[in-house]
Amino acid sequence: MSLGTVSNVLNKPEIVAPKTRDRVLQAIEDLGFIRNEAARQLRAGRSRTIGLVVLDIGNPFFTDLALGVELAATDAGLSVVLCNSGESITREEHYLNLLQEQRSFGILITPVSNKLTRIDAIRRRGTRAVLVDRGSSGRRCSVSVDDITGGRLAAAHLLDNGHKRIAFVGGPMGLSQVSDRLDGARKAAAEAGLAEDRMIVLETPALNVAAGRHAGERIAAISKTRRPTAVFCANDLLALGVLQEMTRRRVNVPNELAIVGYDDIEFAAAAAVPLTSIRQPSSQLGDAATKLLIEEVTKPAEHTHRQVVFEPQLVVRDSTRPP
Amino acid sequence: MSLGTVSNVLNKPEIVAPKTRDRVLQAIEDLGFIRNEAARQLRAGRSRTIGLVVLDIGNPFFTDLALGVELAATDAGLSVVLCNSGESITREEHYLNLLQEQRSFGILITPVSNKLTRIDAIRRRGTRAVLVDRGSSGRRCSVSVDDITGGRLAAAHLLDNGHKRIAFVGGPMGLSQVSDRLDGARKAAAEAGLAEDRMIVLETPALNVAAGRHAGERIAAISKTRRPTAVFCANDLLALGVLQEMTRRRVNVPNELAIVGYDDIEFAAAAAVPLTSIRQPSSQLGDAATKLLIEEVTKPAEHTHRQVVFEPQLVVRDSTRPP
DNA sequence: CCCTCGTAGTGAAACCTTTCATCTACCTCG
DNA sequence: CGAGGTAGATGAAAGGTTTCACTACGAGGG
Repeated sequence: MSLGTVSNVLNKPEIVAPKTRDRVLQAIEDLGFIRNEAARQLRAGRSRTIGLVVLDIGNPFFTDLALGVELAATDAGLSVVLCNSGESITREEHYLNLLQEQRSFGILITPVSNKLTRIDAIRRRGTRAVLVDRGSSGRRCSVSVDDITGGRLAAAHLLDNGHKRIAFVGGPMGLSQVSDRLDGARKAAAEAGLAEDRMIVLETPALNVAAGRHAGERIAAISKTRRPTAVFCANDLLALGVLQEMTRRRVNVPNELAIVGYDDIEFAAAAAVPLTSIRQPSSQLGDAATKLLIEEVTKPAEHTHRQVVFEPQLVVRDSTRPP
Repeated sequence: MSLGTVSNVLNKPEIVAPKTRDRVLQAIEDLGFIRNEAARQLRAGRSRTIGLVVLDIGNPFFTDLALGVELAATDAGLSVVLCNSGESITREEHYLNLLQEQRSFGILITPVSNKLTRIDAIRRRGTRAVLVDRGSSGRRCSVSVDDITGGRLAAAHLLDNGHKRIAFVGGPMGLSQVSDRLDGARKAAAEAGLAEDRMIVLETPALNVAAGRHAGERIAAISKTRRPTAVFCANDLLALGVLQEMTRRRVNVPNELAIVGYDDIEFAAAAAVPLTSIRQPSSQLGDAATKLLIEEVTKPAEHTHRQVVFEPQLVVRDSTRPP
């Protein structure tokens, strides 16, 4: 029995005679043989695993996104390694090295930094990469949601409700998601004839609940006459943090402070005061990015870089609803 | 320049002369050499990646656990593949095959089924596995939280508050976490002299928010005189679902229905009515399991199977607090 | 001055799969 | 009955790393 035949049984069963095939399958069963993926990879020069690098695995937005990626990958016979950069450049770097050493099928990444030189270098070395939740110029593929529109929707909603002093909570500003959402909000303010400096910006070190609570403290510390009447948070985790802090201090939401979040995670609707938020098609984002990556890797000839942009959607709930 | 020397520079730099070492490192830099992990694995017979198989990556309990695993793994120079079985035996099976083909360093798994034959078979074939969030007999390593005590704590708390009609919401019963928590609750009821059949059991198909909402509908459908005055949910996602449904139907929590969750996820405290819950040391669970696995794999001689059990802790919040 | 020892580096084998050119045996048709 | 054709099986090479037995060389001791 030749090794080549065994390989054919496993990979192209149709070219081997049925009775030989059965004999081989029987032997595999009897011996408890399990093929060695490392050797396959070595031979193929590329693995069957997609690397997905996200900013924060504790953020349900990214787990939803990962779900979409996983589904699309499994459909194509690929698997997914989930890497959590935790918004740290060092950790992102670490994972990118790892994925290169593993000769990943390709990389889906929400980059920590604005500088994409590192990613371009990787692409030049042969590992394909698609940006997720982050736009790009024509030199790469990307799948994102229009964050400027999202920011504008959020701020316009608050302005429509008569708010004049609006705060933006988010950071670090190096994340384009954050700066784009702020830009959108500023645009809405300008369109409504509001002076630029009327928008207070509270920059946070991260996009999580703890940072939100801290921002909440800072807002509460502002004297009541100058305190903003509404905040727009760069994501729902921040918004939940701000909300928690307001509840603790008995600041009424939405009467004393209206809150808009971003992402519309499942828990936004279940919050102490159900959160108004900007919905993003998170799992579709993952699905589209995965398909783009697979196309780029498997059909490099006919592939042209594309920038898919989804539209965000305002979901109004009690946190901004005037009584 | 021999290949063996290059290998030594990368793996045991101290045994190669400094000037040769620098020459090699320079060449690596110039050529943009990236070592091939597949070849290393093939040679080593084992990969440097731990497989972590969880029930539901959308459940923050498991992302916290994964965080603990990732930290401990990174410390030991290992990486983690996160696999989401989604409580499906088929998908669990699929991932277990994948991890075996990849000759994983080892597997950390919260199994879907009570039957551990599959996992024992894998262990016999040489891939080590540690059970997470799930106890075990002495034949394997496991790291878990005492779910019987947890269930008892939850139910005892409700009984202390004077509740006589208590419902348990959770499922599928095949998950030992669910059945153990129910057993604990029943013990508490028995200790309080409550008849067995006074505990209504609503079995759910999964442990997520949607299943919780559905269970909420079923509870609300019970006539007010016979309706339970309190529910104990097998996890926080279910509890949030029940709570959402009650809010929608204007059933007051905790006055008309008290709710206890389980896991104490971050969002439990931020819920419409902050949830009483049973706290588990989720990331410690991951950390301990990873260390146990590493010991089992790297020091098989001196390793003896251990069953680490953590203690759960009751956290009281408004969802059970009498006004 | 020669022998021994130790350090630094070498080269080949092994890990397991896939691929492809080659070969065999059998069947068909003239 | 023989030539040609084909389906099916074979064997060797390649892929990159690590390991280990081995060599070469220089220094120090007798």
